[in-house]
Amino acid sequence: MRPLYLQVRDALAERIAKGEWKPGAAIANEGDLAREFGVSSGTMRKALDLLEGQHLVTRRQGRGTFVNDQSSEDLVLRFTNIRAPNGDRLEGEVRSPKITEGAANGAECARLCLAPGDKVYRIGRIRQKDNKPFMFEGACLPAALFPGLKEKSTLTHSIVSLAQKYGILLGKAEERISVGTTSPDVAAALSMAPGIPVTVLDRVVRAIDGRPVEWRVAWCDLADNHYVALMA
Amino acid sequence: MRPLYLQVRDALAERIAKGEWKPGAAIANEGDLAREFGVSSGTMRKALDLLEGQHLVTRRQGRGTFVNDQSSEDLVLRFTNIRAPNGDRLEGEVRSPKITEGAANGAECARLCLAPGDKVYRIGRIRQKDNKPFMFEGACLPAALFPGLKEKSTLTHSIVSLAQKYGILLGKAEERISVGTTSPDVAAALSMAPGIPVTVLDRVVRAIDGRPVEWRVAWCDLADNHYVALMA
DNA sequence: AAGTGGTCTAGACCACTCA
DNA sequence: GAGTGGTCTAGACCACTTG
Repeated sequence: MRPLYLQVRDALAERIAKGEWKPGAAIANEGDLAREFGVSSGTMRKALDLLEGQHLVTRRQGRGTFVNDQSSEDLVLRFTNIRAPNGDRLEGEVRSPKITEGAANGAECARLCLAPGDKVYRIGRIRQKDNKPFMFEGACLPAALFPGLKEKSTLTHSIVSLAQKYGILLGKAEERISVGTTSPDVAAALSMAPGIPVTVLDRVVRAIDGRPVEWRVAWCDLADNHYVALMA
Repeated sequence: MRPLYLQVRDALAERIAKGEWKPGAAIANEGDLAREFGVSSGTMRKALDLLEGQHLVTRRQGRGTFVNDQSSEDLVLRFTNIRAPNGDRLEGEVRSPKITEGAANGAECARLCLAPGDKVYRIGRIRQKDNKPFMFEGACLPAALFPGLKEKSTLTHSIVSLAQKYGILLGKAEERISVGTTSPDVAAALSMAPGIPVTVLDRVVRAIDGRPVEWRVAWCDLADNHYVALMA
């Protein structure tokens, strides 16, 4: 039997994913929730602790428990590890975004755990700071998770807030960092010469249940900026 | 008042740090420990949960709670984010290690939170795999934390097991990744030409209480290998 | 003063491991 | 079957925030 506190956590998470509880709203207190679900307050507490660890709620003593807004700056920048010289996370502004739809190729199937023939959306964009491009990125998302993404004009450029719009709760991500050389496209996008070494960031973002949600490869020039990784 | 479970956790951690409980040994069961400390089993449990999250103990249902051996492969490689092409963490073999002692310079004082004049040990080493050097690193450690390190022949090349020997419990680390060019020394160590772009890993490892324990700067060639960062 | 989350208790019972 | 950690309960009391 699956532990009760996990079942309760998942039930609560689903309410948040479905928008039944809106971002920023307060949810009922522990006691009431416990009664509603027919569990003890200790069990409900453990479930809420887990939700907080997953960045889904914030609890403040004396005030209450609140649903997190995934489009808040802190959460949006959660997977943005590039930092400006001053140490701030560097999102930059997006230039010339492009989106296309198509069948996933071999690499995409492998990285996103898709079956051959599954549809994906591919997004290309350039990020710049002070009119100076520092990153060219290509993202690939399973079309099944983001129905109608191409047609929507709501295109946000953060996988975090995008996932919130589509009711997907994000979990962990892993990023592979290596060194490559500028292909002609990348060189053009970053105003560099072709064949120059650049840093390649290869990232997979997963949903709370482990399913891959986005595969992104970014080419960037780390001359001015740097990358920060934390280890627990 | 500091929560009881934190006080208990610290008391248990100290026993481990001091070697009162040896790595690999089983410790008393929750009930006995709770009685010994005069707390409820729930509180003792919470303290043990925290210790497990800090990689200090491992608990196995039906068997008991065991003190972790920090020199076990999993824990030693905790801060080793360079990976071989096959995905394994790449520690490599150490070649031509050198250790010196001296007063910390400005940068070292800043990164290690030392006062001017405090002594440090500086260790230089080359790491290679299959006789091919891939990383040149310079580490700097506060001498106060590692008394007599220079004289000891026990020089291990992992900060994790070294800390265990000196009764220091490690907590988090952060690594800054940027791109630099090979200085003459680095070029020689890595058998590369000078002035070539290399990846620079700048890492600070902290103790459980947040004090910096090691500042390491590593220059490496990511042509064959790559770096992996995880995001929660 | 009322309401919230945070701590703490003192159990019971379950799931697992091992002799 | 004995012993362990894992789950779950049903409270009490504390610390904090707000009206």
